[in-house]
Amino acid sequence: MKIGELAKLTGCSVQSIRHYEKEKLLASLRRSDGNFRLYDSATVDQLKFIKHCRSLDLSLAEIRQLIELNQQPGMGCEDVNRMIDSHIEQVALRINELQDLQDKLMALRNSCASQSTVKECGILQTLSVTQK
Amino acid sequence: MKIGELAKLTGCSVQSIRHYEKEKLLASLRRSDGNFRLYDSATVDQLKFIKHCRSLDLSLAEIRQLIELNQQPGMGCEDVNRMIDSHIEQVALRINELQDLQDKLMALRNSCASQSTVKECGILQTLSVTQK
DNA sequence: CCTAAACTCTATGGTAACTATAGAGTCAAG
DNA sequence: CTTGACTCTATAGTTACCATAGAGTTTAGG
Repeated sequence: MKIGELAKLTGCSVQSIRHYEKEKLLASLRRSDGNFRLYDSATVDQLKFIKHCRSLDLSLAEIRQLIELNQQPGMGCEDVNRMIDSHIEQVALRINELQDLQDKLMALRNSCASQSTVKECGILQTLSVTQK
Repeated sequence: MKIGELAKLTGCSVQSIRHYEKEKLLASLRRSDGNFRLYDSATVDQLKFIKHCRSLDLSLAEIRQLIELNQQPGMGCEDVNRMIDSHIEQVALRINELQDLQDKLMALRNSCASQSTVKECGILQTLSVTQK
């Protein structure tokens, strides 16, 4: 199958697929006489794996690592566990940051009565005050 | 004062300051004979305003808009309020996304007993299964 | 006075994971 | 045999910077 069909089957864009190839996430592939990329059902699975990982916000570098690990079935999978653990940690951190941000933004929002002028706007005033 | 001192006073990097200037967030400025940027205390305040906004994750484009609004003191500040409101909304959305992600990552993590091999790794197996 | 260090300048490339575009080639149907 | 759909490569753009190169400026010390 050609790239357009693969894209439809997996829900990836054509460009994404070419991008994954450039980033070495898809194995080297065959080309047609006219230099079109040719794929089979194994690629569909590979791509779905990638998509699944991306939906978990794993980076392409991390995914590449997982693919490599996957090719060494006998090895321990501590590295996999570690990767997911550190990912969970990062997400938790980011959530905390955003929650802090949310609080600050709410406070800022409350500093302005809606019907004010720019000159009197509590938001702009607050933003102008030096903070720690 | 020159750019290095400004950077020290505000906690911005020298590159950031030059970047803000290129992005029209800092008013046009004087130069010394040797073509060095020269600043005064007003710039310190401007830059602190920008920094404060950035700490709230406002984009440079949004900050530019706020600065422009700030220069029209008589106008209503509904636009300011709207900007902050939509920002709060975006942050809330992102927090929800990340919390979903967190749940998925936890579930994934639980699918592998730590002492497994790559071949049996529940994480890799889960990632290989097609999901909705 | 001269030199070396510290500072500044502009311009460019890199980051992440794509999207969008241009300009060219390939293929299938009518 | 031409038109439209598809594909190819290469390049620029996104965001808010950081890092670097190569050059010029300023300042302090000997």
